[in-house]
Amino acid sequence: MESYLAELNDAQRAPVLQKDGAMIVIAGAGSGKTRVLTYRIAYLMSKGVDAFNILSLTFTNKAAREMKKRIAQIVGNSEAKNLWMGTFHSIFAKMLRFEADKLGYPSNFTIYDTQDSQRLISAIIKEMGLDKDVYKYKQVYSRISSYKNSLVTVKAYFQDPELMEADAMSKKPRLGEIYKNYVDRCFKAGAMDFDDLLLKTNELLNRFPEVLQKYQNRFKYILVDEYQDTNHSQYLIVKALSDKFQNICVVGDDAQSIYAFRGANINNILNFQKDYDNVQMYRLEQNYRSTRNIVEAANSIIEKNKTKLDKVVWTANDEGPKIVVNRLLTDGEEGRFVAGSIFENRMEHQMNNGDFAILYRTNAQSRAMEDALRKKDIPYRIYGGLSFYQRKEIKDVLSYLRLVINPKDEEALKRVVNYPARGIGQTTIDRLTIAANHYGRSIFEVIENIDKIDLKINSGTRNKLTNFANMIKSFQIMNETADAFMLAETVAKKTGLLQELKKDGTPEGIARIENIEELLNGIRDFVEGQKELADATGSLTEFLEDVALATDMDKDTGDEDRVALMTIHLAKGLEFPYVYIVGMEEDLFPSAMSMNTRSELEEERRLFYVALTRAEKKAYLTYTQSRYRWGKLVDAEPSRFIEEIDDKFKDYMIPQDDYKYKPLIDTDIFGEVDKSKFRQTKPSNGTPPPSHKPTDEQLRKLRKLRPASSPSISNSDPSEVVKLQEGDRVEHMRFGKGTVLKIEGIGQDKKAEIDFETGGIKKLLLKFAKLKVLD
DNA sequence: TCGTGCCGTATTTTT
DNA sequence: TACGGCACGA
Repeated sequence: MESYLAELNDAQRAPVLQKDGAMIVIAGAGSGKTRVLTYRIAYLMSKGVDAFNILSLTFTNKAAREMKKRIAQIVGNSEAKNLWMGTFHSIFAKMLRFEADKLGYPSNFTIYDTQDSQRLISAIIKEMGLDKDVYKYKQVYSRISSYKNSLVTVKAYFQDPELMEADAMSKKPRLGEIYKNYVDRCFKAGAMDFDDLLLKTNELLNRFPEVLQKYQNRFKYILVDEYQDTNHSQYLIVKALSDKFQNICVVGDDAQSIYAFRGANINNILNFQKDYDNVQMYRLEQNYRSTRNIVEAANSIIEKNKTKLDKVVWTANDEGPKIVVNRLLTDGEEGRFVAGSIFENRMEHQMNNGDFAILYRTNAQSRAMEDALRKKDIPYRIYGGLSFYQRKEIKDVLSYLRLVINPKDEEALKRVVNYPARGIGQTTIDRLTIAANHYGRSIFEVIENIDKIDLKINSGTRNKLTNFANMIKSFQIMNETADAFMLAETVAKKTGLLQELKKDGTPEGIARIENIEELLNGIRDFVEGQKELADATGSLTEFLEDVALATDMDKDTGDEDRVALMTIHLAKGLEFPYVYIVGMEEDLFPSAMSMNTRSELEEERRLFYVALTRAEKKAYLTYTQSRYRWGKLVDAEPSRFIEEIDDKFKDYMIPQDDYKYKPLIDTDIFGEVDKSKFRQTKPSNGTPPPSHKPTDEQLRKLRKLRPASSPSISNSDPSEVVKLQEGDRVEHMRFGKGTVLKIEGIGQDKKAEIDFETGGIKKLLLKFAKLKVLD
């Protein structure tokens, strides 16, 4: 039974064996903290603690599922079932449903996602007649969100002159009113946004001592993973719940705190020892995941941060290969390099696709990677970005379902009341909204009573509205007997949604139908799966909650073997043998928006630390010299983070001494040319290949092709053919308005044709040359 | 009321 | 580039 303890090292075993009291585990990257958490729970249960009395907060629902599975293997399925394990949001959503009436909410309240919230805020700004260029809905949303996460309620806001002053200073004196209206509207719609799930939990525990006691007594043992990423609101919840027994175990790594932008407070972990009595601190410093090179390189980076706890991560693993740094011309070439490298590594080392990850700072960067992988027929999966449940057609179906559960749900109603089109236009919606605000009711209630209210809505439209309401009501009746799958299927058909897409006929329309079918299958699986769980009934409400709080990471993909593409944020907690960190450029990573203060820059650095420590065997860093941003090709500079890695841990594929040369050739137009002939890679003995300056003759030839005086040679003119020798490097500077092109030597005996066509290279110049191999 | 098409602007990261 | 908002015409 306790043989699992043998699987732990001494440092790991200590926190597992401390049954009671407050403790903090500082766990370096790859040091086995999940294992500690898992075994700690198993150990508690083996010592007679009821699963019912354990609350375990994880960062993703997937992590919770996996941990639960592992625990079930140790203590048995029936025991593990009763564990409360999940994200803050999902655990407390569950609690709030149970206690909703105390807060005046229906137990089947809707959870507004970011899009719902932003649409509502947008509508409110419009209704209030405010200038949308001053009150940008996204800014307003994030402002309100940060208020909520700091427990600044509307009331607290209006009592705090400093906050009001700050908003007035930023030319938004009416932000408080928007906040108030937003909160009122959410309440009237029976909806909570993401932040409400935490805020209202705090409210519940503060206002109702008997509720607090109930849950304090229930959760005798509390464990929190990724504690460095908790925000103030979450901090207070944990504090309140653990106050009575103080059996609290938090695990985290200050070096991996990367969510300050959404309110995470690194001080929660730095100050934990002050918050509880007799706090035991444990450190997990041995890294089992990565090679020594990677671990030490990561250390050399994080050293540059000032705000951190003392900790030395080390490993007994092999040294491993150095980190490969490569510079590419454009993001397109970057993609091709990564795809090619994955292909080679896969062959050479007998790896699977799933052993590779491509990590980037922003979601927009995924496109170039996708294109390259697709061309090479390498299967991949993108995590994050627009999730499945946020797609339009899916949200449409879900909106109908949301209305069935909670007809007051304003955002769902506005979304589908006229989709598919039933002749209910914006004017009608506006009038309904005004009436709803006036009577303090939901729009649905106004529609139900449309004949009793004097609205300037003609009888034809009134009929359409009544029909719509009746349709929703018929679904509600059906929901009493049918399961979620049957209902969803009926909704998709009866509302005309499917038909609308079918008549569309375009490939996109067909893809949308398939998506809806996938959703229906998902609902069916859910209904069947839920029957096995102890604390679930398979109801539509539960499904919608799952969906609202599901992240892309949670969706299991089956067992397909695919390269993973994701942002670094999403990669936290994961590991891969081969990791490619792309877009290592100033202004992109570190992001231009995060370089204003030291703490922002330090968070970017921690982000890089997280990225690098995902790698087990080998890491690649790539950057480009020019990248498409805002639809234009702009200059890029290598990220300072590359430089911050000690030289002895990295290998440049391209000589750094001639960085001023900017080869501008997009390699894919070379067709079948042997790449090794012109893409110079660093030889293994470490000597950089000699660089070649262009000869005058070569320069002359190039200039002749496109004299400075005529910057617009059309691509219908094949121009001339230039002969180049292997190793040739031709540079052509300052024609037109700026640096133009440089050709690195291409293969022996190959002729190249210079083919001018539009495109943008460098910010100064919009025409550039592409090379084509002729024979 | 609805559909189309153009223009202007936006891009950090997510529960 | 890519999407959303807006104006215009049917």
